[in-house]
Amino acid sequence: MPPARRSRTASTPPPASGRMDLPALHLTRFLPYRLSVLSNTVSHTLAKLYDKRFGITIPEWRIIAVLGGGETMSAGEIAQRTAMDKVQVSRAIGRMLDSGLILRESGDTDRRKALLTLTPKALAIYAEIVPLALTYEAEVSDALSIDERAQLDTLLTKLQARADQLAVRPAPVGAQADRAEQ
Amino acid sequence: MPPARRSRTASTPPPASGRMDLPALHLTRFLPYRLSVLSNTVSHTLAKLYDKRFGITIPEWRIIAVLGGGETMSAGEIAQRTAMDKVQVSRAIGRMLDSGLILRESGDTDRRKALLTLTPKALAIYAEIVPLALTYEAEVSDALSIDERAQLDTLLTKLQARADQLAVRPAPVGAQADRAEQ
DNA sequence: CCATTTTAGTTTCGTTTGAAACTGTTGCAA
DNA sequence: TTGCAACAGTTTCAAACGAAACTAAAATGG
Repeated sequence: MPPARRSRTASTPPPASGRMDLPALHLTRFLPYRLSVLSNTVSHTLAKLYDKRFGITIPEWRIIAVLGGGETMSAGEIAQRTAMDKVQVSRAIGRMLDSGLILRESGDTDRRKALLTLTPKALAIYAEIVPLALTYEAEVSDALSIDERAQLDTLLTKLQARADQLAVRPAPVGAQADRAEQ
Repeated sequence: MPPARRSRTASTPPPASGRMDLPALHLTRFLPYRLSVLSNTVSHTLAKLYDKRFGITIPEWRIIAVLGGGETMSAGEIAQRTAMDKVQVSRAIGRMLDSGLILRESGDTDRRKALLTLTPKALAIYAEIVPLALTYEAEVSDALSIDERAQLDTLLTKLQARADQLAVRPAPVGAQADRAEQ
């Protein structure tokens, strides 16, 4: 592991006077911070949109997104496909059962796995929400040229792979599976 | 396992004629989702590191990061610099007061503003945590070539600017301020 | 001046979260 | 079989969150 010295570039305010000079750290140049702020900005905007328009949360949206084709799958499978953990999925499903968005029937071969399907009501939401989501995505992407969008794709893929390697936990559920098959 | 879904290639909303054949949405290609997963992976890893090593949270880390030079500033200023909202800052400061990481003295010219400074204990943490944080960042960035890192910088800046424009709320506190002055 | 508005920061309230414990089911092995 | 580990999903509990209400101190302005 390299010492991670950091080049002190233009925008760096002078370090406090008497102190030993440490490697500089400016949040606004710190990748994890930047990712977090960007992701929060985007997610927050989308969350408001989803909530206002359809009364659903992001986890619920993700579930709708993966079941939107009308397929049936178990909670565990949903967890993999959405990169959410099973608790989060379980709770979202609970809410969706309450609001009549999802249908649960216990599997006959394995009664631990419940088969989950969207109701027509949820499918209707899916039909409306997908264009909305894609429109928002397009509006954000419009900040980039075509080339840049391709770059972004590459960069995000590489970064995610590396972040997964470095992650303490087993690996954001379905790391390879997810990205390999789609 | 799941029935393969008819997939359309791009993020371009094709004409949804009739009922079938909606624009396809695959989470794993959906930018907001990808950003969220990446950011969560990274943040989660860092959060564990910070907690295990120093017993602090990400909000506390951010405060330490901006006060680490030994400067003194008000809670509001911290909020701007860290892109956190005042509630989050207030709470983090509360915890840091309890754990002896921060010093609060009421300003003499304006008694609403409290002047906040890191204690030596926190400065010691700062000195240790910065190299750690930068090392982690470097490890992630190592997934990219030098060129790609420059690209990433550009892309993130453009995306953040656009996301801010599209955001419903006033704008992630200090959007310009933050990025303009540093 | 006093009344009003704005600003700084805190508190409250209801929700959401994550980790760990728990329930029920299946698979495996002696 | 029975006994136990592994698995699917849920619940619990304490911490953390966001929005809005609140307190206190300055600024405004009539």
